[in-house]
Amino acid sequence: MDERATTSPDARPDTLPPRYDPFAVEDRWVARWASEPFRADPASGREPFCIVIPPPNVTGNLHLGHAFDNTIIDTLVRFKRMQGFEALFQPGTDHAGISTQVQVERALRAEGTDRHALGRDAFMQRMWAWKERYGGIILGQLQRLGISADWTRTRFTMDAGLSRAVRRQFVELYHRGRIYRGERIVNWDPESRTTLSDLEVEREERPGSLYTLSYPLQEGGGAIRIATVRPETIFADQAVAVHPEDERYRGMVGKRVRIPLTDRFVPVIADAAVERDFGTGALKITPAHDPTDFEIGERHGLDRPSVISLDARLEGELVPERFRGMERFEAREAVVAALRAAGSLAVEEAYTIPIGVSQRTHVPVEPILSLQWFYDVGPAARRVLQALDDGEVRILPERYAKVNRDWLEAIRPWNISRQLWWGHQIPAWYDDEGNVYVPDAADPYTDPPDRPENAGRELRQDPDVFDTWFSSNLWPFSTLGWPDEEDPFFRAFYPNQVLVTGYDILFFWVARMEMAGLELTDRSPFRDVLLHGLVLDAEGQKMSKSKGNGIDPLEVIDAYGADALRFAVTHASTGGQDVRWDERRVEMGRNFNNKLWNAARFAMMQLSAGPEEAGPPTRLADRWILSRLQRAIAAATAALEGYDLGAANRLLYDFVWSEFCDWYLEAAKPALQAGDRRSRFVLRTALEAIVALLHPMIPFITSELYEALGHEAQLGVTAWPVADGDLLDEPAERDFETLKAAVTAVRALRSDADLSPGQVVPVHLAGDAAARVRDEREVAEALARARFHDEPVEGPALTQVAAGLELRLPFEGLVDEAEWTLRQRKRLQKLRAERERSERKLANPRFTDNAPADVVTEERRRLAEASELVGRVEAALAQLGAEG
RNA sequence: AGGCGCGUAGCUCAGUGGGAGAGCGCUACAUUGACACUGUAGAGGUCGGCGGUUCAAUCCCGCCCGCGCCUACCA
Repeated sequence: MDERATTSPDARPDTLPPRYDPFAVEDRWVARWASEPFRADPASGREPFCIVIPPPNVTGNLHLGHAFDNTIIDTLVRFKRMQGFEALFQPGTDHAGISTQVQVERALRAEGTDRHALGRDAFMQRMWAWKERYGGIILGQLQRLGISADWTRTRFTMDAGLSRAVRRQFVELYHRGRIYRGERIVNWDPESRTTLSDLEVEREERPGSLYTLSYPLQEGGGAIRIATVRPETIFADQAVAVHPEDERYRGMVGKRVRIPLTDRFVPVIADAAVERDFGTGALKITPAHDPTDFEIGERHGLDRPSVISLDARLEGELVPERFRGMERFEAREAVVAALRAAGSLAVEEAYTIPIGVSQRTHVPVEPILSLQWFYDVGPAARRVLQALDDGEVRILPERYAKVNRDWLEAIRPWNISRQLWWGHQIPAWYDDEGNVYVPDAADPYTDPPDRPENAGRELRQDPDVFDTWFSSNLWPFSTLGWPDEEDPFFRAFYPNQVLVTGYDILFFWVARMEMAGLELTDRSPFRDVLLHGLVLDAEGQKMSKSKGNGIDPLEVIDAYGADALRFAVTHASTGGQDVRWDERRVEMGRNFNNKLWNAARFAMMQLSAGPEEAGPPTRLADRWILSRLQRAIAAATAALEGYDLGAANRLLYDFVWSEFCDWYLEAAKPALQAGDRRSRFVLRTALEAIVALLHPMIPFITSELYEALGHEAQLGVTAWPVADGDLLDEPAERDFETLKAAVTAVRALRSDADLSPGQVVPVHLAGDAAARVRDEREVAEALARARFHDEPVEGPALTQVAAGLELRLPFEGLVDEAEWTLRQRKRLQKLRAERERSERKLANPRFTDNAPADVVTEERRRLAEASELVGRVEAALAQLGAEG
């Protein structure tokens, strides 16, 4: 064996305070990781491991969602880096179109101006100034979480390179025919005055009324009744539709009816989209103000006049003058009143109206007919479905794969143009005749882009910008240099290995990245998608700005330290479940860090007392902890490789606190105090492994301790522990379990006898396993504060039993006999029940015939043990003259 | 309307086809050398309900009840 005497490390027991103070420690490492970031080298030849940050909004403030993403990502990245992967945590931010522009517009309004007064160029300068000022703040906040991003590679979705990527996407897909311009019903947000994609519209239910209106027939008298929740739109009606097989209206199809309050007549048409069972079974058709009506109108060649302005007011020749200019909801009241007065309102009933509201402004969205850019994502979606089938991409937890699939299968064209200024201006130009000019695929690399060739006509660029998600969908490759496919980072780190984010942006972001990656790079942008749950408040409500129930992670960090927060996040990160915020988890982390700190402090005191000697462990406690350590290493590694951070957290917590601190450190004290060099070596080995295993989850304290243990290199770049099968020691584990049982039994006796903790008590030790305890007499007696002897106790004694052990403490009148016998009787009851159950089970041939042999053997062992314990407890009670 | 998730100790949550666990809280005891952000010993659960499969169900299946979320063009 190599008798290497380790040089005494620079342990500083006097400088480590007994209570761990995370703040100074974390500040120091934050500064270090900012100035010397963990840089990834695409030329290292090591296996790559890359995760991109879900880019936070430039104006955003840190919230717990960010803390979740980034803690999970950083834990995985640090783990992989320690395992020897070339790990890249790619950071950056998102321009976040609407939300950022809204903030700056609000600031302008406070100055008494607006963007139109400023003009587009000046406004954009203001936007960029805002971005420069606030854009880095959130990344600085993330640095306090201790994430090991490569800060030299920070990207922004509106950087020149990433903007070129967006133009490349548009131009490429335009020329493939996937992107087109057309007039369709779109979601209009009258507040932010832009269109929205379907995903940006949230469904709500609001109390309202369902009105039954009477439309008189042009000839022959009579009327047809239709049901509507939007009577104010009747002026744009182009038809009344019924189901083609609806007997009630068979005779009416083809006739004309008059729209109430007007002199206009429209035809009754038949269309299968009409639901016979709803309302009257007849539907007014307003192609410009309802998506279904639009489709029916297309099928029947109807006109599509509009009567609602972009301000959501009634407008146009079709609207009777008295209603023109009225806001839509006021107009509804007024029109209903007029209809009632005209006798056209047949029924009004209370009705819950499903309504679409803007995700951003919460204002009801107005469906309007508008000329916009659309992306036909159907073919891309089918490629994603194929990639899912082929296993090219995995979505975890698996249940989300089905949700993702359902959404992709029912996907509809994506409206990608926005009437904003902050964003990527659409690289499409128009001449006076409305012809569209889009650059050739090779062109859009200049910045700003050159306008396309034209036949001497004046060209005007589309003033609109793209949906924010039309740039973030490129993030996994645009940050790595794409469209330059020769960029060494793109070559080395694309596709990414994992993507981590909350399930709430599965459709917004994940599915769209999948589509973009497959369409533009022919590959899934990542192998695994790891979705985590949302953070809920203590009442189980979703945290949101508007509800004001959010928790600021910086306040948590200020109170408990970032490691404590990271501990809480990893602890709670299991199976994609939502996480109800509970500060007690952070306290748990803080307490654990303190425990670790003090264990290390104790260890360093021991290590500073003298040299260590490498070699096989001889003492039971040393053999035991090394064996247990191998199991912990294997289990933690497996948990992290399976992305189960919660399991890794809990098993390491238990190992460190319940085994390393509670038993090993206590049991090792006699040897350490006797100056055993090999025990010192085991102590260092175990502590350093623990510090390494915990590092991905709690990097600050572990880095600090590793340095305090005398290491020059950063813990984050040292090797992940590997389990050594030769150190597994089952006899040591069995013997140590017996020792624990003996010690626990004596402690229970002491507690029953109400003895003072300092008092060393004589205990009679008997039973088959007693010899194992006697072999470790020194340790066992120290832990139990007892003196074991073999002479039987005369007279009454307190008795504790464990498998193979019986411990007896002379009664000496110290004990509350009644309470003790009560407790023993209770125990006896349980033991007898166990014995009986085992007997019954073993007497059942169906059990012994069908159950696996090892289960039956185990049951026999249990029966024997229960019988033994019943006998011993009965005897102990009998000795006191008490009956079972 | 469909889909998904959840229901385990007072609270917040792990967990497994073969005698239920953690943290906090609670009770009692302990305060000069690793740690009171601590230690030791305890108390405390018909694992939402009813059926089924199985030698065996908290775990698998079905139905029901309660809570939450997501999708959807019945005006």
